[in-house]
Amino acid sequence: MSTTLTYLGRGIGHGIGHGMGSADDVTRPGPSPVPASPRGAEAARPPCSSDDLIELLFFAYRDFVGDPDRILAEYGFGRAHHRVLHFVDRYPGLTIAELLDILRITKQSLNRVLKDLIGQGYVAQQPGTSDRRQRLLFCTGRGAELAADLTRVQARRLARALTSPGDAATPEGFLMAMIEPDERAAVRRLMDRRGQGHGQGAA
Amino acid sequence: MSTTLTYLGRGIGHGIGHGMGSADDVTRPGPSPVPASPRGAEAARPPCSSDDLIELLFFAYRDFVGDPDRILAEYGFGRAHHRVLHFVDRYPGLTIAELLDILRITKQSLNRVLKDLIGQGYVAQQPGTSDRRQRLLFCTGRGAELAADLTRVQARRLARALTSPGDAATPEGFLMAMIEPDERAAVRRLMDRRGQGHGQGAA
DNA sequence: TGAAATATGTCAACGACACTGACTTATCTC
DNA sequence: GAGATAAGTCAGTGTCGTTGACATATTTCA
Repeated sequence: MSTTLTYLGRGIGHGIGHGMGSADDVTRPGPSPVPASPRGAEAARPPCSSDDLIELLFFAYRDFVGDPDRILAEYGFGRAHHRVLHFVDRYPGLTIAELLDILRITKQSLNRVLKDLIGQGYVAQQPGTSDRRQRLLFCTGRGAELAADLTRVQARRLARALTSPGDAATPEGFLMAMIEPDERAAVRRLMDRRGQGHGQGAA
Repeated sequence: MSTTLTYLGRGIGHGIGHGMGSADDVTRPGPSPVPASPRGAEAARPPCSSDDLIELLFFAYRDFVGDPDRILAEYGFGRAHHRVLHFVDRYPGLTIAELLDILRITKQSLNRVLKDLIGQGYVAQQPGTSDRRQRLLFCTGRGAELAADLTRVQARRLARALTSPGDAATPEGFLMAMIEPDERAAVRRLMDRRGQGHGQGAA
């Protein structure tokens, strides 16, 4: 999700393996219907497929991370800073190694953002007590404040989606409720287009 | 999530506005308990807070996009290619403008990956019928195949999580089930650390 | 005690994927 | 024919991930 199925760049090789078919047939194999509705949840209206959920997850996640993004931008921070701040705030005394294990990034990447957060007084370090090689991480008051702000907007969206009327019980209802209200109509319009002759409508 | 709260880089200003407190107090304000368990879902065991869900969403999303990442790497593609391929596959005849609106990226960014996909025969273009300025996008057979492969792994994880025994009914149960099985224990161990004196344990 | 392992930090280079700004080319609309 | 619109492109930049190599404390162990 623009976030888009989100993405976070990944190391990527460079082999175009698996190529096997010709390349000019502009057709759709028609298969891939993927066993629709995995569970017995096909009670109500539209039988929501796994495919639909994947897509809704894309849109929901996009808006979910969009909230904090706006706040972070005011501070000159990015998502990487958010992640670090979040975990340090929630688990005070976290070591570098633990943080690396949680985030699954290299220490070079971590250090870049951690340096910003420490340099600007959002995070503080403290040598480990039993092992002085370690650097235990803590949020300063200012850091905890920012972390709380970021958590607040995400928790709000989550809470609204969980308490939304009616269909919050189904996965698709929950995900739709996570999407920014103004954009739900557009998403519904898009998804309704499935199967029908390509309507190539509006913009 | 490596993938992280996912990821997508964002344009960022550069003002450190809002600074207001001193910066050396290594304390935690203790507040931010955020109204735990929003809904009446506090039936069973641990009263899962919004904060916990935010964190679980991080881990779940990380693993959710990790599956396709591995496949994409074999083709020399990244997440940006995945997103384009996914939407073109699902909505054949999509125009550039529509795709830009869905992905929320600039046309320069879109063009970079679209050029790869078209050049390697995964996507084909076709001038619009009513408006020949448009370029309608379609997957080739090869493109549809790759899209199906990518959807398959994500749908599988989703289906497993939705049909997982017991707690798949609660949001936290569902999210935990979305996490790679091997890593659930580590996540539980981490989250159990909340509140308790910082255990700074293992790695 | 001294060698090896561990925890952290850092320099340098690079890749993926966003962004802005400016400009071109078709094509459609009025 | 003028102006708007759909798309493509060149050039530069920024965030955040990567690899590889190396430096520095500190702990552990033979």
